[in-house]
Amino acid sequence: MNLLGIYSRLLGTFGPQGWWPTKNRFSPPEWEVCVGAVLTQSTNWKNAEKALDNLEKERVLSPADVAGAKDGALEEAIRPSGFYRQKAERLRALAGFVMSFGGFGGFSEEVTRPQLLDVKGLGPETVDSILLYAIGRPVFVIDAYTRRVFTRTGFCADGDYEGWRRLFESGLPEDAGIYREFHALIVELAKKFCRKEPLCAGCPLMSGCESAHPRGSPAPASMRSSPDGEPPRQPGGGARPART
DNA sequence: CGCCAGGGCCATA
DNA sequence: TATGGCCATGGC
Repeated sequence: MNLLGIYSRLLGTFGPQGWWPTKNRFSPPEWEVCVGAVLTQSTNWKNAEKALDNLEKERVLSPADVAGAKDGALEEAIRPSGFYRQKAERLRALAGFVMSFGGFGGFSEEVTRPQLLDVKGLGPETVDSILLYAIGRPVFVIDAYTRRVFTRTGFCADGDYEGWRRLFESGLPEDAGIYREFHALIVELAKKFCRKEPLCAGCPLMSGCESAHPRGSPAPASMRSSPDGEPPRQPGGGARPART
């Protein structure tokens, strides 16, 4: 089963996800995606959304609003998302960076991935989420869910962030719409079935999954070698390598 | 209740 | 290059 096969199987199971979940309340609306990408770093989306609600209440709706927020106001608004001092700093850095392009329009047309990666507090996943979901560039987002799902199935065993990203981008049409939908479907699969403690019963990827256990009980601890629950695996064995 | 979320930075070895 | 500590809150 190739990547497109997995994609269509997930799409058939879960249907279109319609990510990113924005509510058209920021200016521009795409700015909410950028803010959300920072707020959800290692944080439940529910908590990130509380912070977004607070920003709406406080009318901190644009990059300029973030840059001009009074001392401590930003921190208080985003407190529910956790790590709030760090995240306030990261949002200020991102807002200033966007404004250095003369606003979101210039930013979205001209910014490059390496430039975004140079912004302090923005790592590869946050940057790629912004590029894909806010700007519409065809960049595949790799997150912890993606690694877990595709390691467990045996599709890919290792590799750094760029290796994983190349694997997906080289195995799919260069299409931001497909990248968005696929990543969202992977998250849905990871939440419903491929959780930390896997619930394999009914999983749409069970047939062909290397670590599937048919009767639905969680795999025995002896099958899980890493803290993230991946099965033990031989170097170079079985799965497709991340790099060519 | 304790665990842990849609990461990333930094200090250390 | 690769671990480990750190950041912090609220859902479950």
